[in-house]
Amino acid sequence: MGRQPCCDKVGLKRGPWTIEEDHKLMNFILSNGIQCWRMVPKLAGLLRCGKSCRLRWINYLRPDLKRGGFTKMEDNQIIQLHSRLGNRWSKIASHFPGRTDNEIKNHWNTRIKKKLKVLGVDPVSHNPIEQTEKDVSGEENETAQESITLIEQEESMEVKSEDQDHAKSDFAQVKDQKIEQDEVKTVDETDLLKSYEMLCGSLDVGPWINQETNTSTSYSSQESNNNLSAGEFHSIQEDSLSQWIDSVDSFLPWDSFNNLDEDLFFLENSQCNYMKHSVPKCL
DNA sequence: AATGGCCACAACCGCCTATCC
DNA sequence: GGGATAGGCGGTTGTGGCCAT
Repeated sequence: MGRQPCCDKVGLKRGPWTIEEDHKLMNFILSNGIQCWRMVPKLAGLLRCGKSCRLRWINYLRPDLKRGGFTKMEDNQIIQLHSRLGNRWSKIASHFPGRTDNEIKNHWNTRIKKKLKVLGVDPVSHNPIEQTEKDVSGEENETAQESITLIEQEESMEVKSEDQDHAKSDFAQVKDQKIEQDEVKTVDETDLLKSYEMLCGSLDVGPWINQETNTSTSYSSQESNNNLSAGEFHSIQEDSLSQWIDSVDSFLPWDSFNNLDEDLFFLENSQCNYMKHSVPKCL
């Protein structure tokens, strides 16, 4: 006999969450905290299962989520951690405050994995594909470092480094060939991008919350709620969000947004969704 | 303008583990 | 000790947006 389902699925809503549902869930959690996920949808007036509410909160509604693209430094760190930990996404995510395991997993599957393949690196073993095919054993740490070195080398190519006469390892030569094949294009950093990077740096709400609660770098809604009364938690959330909005507002390249009305709507109605809907498409 | 393919990501599914009784 | 349950986790899928034709 298999496991019992987490909830009675009859009459439950599935699929994408609406703004109204987000509001209900967010308001409930900010007001009451999380005691038992199974009870959350009933008490919050949602036709969702507890598991779905939990995922929605963790992956999307948490105020300390860091929105926006991954930096190359983050990419490198993910590669290094993946070489050590494998597909243990939650462990990897614990090194990135404000990032979720789902987000990192998606980023790995859609971007980093492909990037490594293009560069001739096996994303599973972190060995060069040629070596992997020959079943080269061991040296995991070295291969991880090689993956990161590749990314760093790609960065240096993107700024058209003139220092390409240095002696290269076979591995680096393989990578150079791949890059030539794929015609990696130079990316000029625009003022907008710089603004965006500054913005990303200002987005980490976690410390504002953590400094009020504890010094843990790995955020857990349950931990936070266990340490605070609902009122205290709500108050801190509001203060953090207020600081965050002020901070973001001063950096935003407003002219570049696609639909200002829509962005402002999201800002007003679902502050935590702000970055998702407001980041300019050119980024 | 229509459409089909591709891509990114949110959400779901099912298994595993920890905890409770 | 063992069954039931909730939470956590990783794999997979569905869907919407973008882009080329």
